[in-house]
Amino acid sequence: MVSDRSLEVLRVIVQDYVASREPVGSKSIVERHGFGVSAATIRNDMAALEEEELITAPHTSSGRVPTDKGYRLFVDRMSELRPLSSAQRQAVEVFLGQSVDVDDVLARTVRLLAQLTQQVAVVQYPSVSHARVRHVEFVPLAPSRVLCVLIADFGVVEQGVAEPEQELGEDALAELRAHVNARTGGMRLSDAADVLRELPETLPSERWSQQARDLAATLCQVIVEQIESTRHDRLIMAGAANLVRTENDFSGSVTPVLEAIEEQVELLKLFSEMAKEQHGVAVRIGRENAVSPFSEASVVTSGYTGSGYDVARLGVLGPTRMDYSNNMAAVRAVARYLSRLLGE
Amino acid sequence: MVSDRSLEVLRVIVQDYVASREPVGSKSIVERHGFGVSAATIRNDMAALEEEELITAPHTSSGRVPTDKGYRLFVDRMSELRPLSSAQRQAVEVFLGQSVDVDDVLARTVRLLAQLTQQVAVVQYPSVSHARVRHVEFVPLAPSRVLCVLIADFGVVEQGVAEPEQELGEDALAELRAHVNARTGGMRLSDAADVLRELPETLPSERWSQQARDLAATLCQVIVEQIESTRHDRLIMAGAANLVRTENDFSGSVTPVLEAIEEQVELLKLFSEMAKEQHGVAVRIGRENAVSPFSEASVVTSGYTGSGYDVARLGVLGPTRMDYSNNMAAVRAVARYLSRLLGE
DNA sequence: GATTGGCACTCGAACACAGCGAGTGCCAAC
DNA sequence: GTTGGCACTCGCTGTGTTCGAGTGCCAATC
Repeated sequence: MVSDRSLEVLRVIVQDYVASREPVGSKSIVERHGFGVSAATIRNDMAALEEEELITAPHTSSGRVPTDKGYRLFVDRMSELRPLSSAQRQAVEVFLGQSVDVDDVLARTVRLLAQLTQQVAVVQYPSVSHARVRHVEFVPLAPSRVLCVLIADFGVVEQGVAEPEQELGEDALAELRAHVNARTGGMRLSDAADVLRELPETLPSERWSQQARDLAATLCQVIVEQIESTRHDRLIMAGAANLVRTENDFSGSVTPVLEAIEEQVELLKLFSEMAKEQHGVAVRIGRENAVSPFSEASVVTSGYTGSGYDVARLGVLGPTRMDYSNNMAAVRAVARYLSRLLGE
Repeated sequence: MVSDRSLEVLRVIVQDYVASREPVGSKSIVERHGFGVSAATIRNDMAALEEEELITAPHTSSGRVPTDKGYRLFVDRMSELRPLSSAQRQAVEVFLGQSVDVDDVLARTVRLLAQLTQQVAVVQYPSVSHARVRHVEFVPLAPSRVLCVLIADFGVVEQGVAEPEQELGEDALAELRAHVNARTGGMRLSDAADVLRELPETLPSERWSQQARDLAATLCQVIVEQIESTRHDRLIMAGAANLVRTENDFSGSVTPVLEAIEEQVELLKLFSEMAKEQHGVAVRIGRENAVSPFSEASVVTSGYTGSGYDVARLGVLGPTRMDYSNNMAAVRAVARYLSRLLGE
């Protein structure tokens, strides 16, 4: 049975503990936040909260600390995210304002997020599954050396060199280029790959001997390989120093946590799980992360979009004792800003 | 006056201290490495070494620890780098073997280096100052929208969209493309930018009205901007966890060190200083790094090349108490392997 | 002159112990 | 349901003590 005031008590316990890193006792609660009641009453409430496993005492006789469950309730009860301060908004503008290519935007984004939250920030590269073909270009570099360039949405550019056994004439190359662009332009990359595999067969047989088709197939193959090799899922990280700074909030060392982040695999899994549950801001707290190195950490992520599609996630990771309110707001704001940049 | 044996003593002090992290005393030296002399003799040698400031005693009565100067002498006396073990060589092959684009190669490289050395690894992006123009392409996307693609050595690809006020015909575009490529192909990027700025004026006036030239200038300008905006100097890092693991080797926290690495600026300066002094493997030990957060760390770097030119550096950073021999060997090996990959 | 064994000395690490104080749980009274 | 009182718990901090690895110095030896 948790009364309304008890929930208020939980809230101040979370807030004070996040701020001070010290277990908070009944007395300090009545001192700092003038509830209209005495310390003994607060103690009763705390007993109820402890009964519900929302808080716990690290040592028999010491202040209380929120449990994972307590943080969860706290987060769920945050009805709305406080918007960023104007200084923070300005930082976003300045940081992401002048940007050139996607790599650059993402690099800035992740650093910005780390700075705003004082946590480790992680940005997942946009998935290419929704990216669309904008243009395919074949450029003869030398006889029997053709540069194949694939240009897609979100500034994704891939290139490779084909070395067909024989030279394909300038005219034939132009025709192939036109043909390829006509048939794949605007397609999603994965579909385009399928089309490209079959494409040489669809070239008009009047002008295309079997041999010429084979050469065309060589070129198309290079593009297909580029599509397939497009970095599947990759993360970039920033703010590792922030994690080290919060070292004391982890029972062991932060080393395994950092390693797991750099390893990327588990984190990518986590991101995709979170994407399934919630496409806005989602939070995982402590034990809710089954995987061992993260079970002592909290993760706040949000999906972001490019050209209207959900393309990937970004977020921050830190000790369960983190400023959820601020971090959720920052993650949401940065995700939205990034989405807007990528939408252009 | 340091005798030959004293230098041997220095060597084992370095080795044992690196291995065990504990100050090494005269007794343990004679136990582990059977010099033909007694502990007292070793003590005399140690006194001489201390006189020369090659070693120091953390506390009045405790074993000795190498000073920065001691490590320096040790490193300088390493006549040759022991080659990598076959297992390590194999790791290099496997890691860097199948690679697609430059970003991918560099990402793998930095992780490999971190793994081989158990330190933080850093790779500087290839400088474009030596990169050469391989091809420039103008692709009409729509009336009054032209995609400008610059393809350079080392797989550097930049692209941008120009939106001239009027449409430039397909033929004119082809002539411009041919003209640009003829005049800039093979040039270094910086020179090419200069040429491109003047280029519109060199178009034959028979076929190019002033207006058409202005349009051409718009396109060239996009390419110039790309050249100028090419990510100047950027680093990627891996193995932050390794730095945290060696936390105790730093007097304070490693936080400022990590921050400085992520900040990149100071590290880039350091890299360029080191490049001036030595283009192979270079080592900076502790105080030799004037900049504060690195003055407690050692940095081992090597230049690497692409198409025969020195393009950038890579290396590792760790506590002065590091395995210089192994790290120097690893850095050299990885730099060579990367150079070979980029040379293709 | 270099080397050696002996010896007194230093000083940090580890451990035990006491006192403090913040905080609790419980209970009787309001 | 709330409150003041009270005994109790237990981690933290500071103090002393012991232990031992390691040193510096010196006289004796090769």
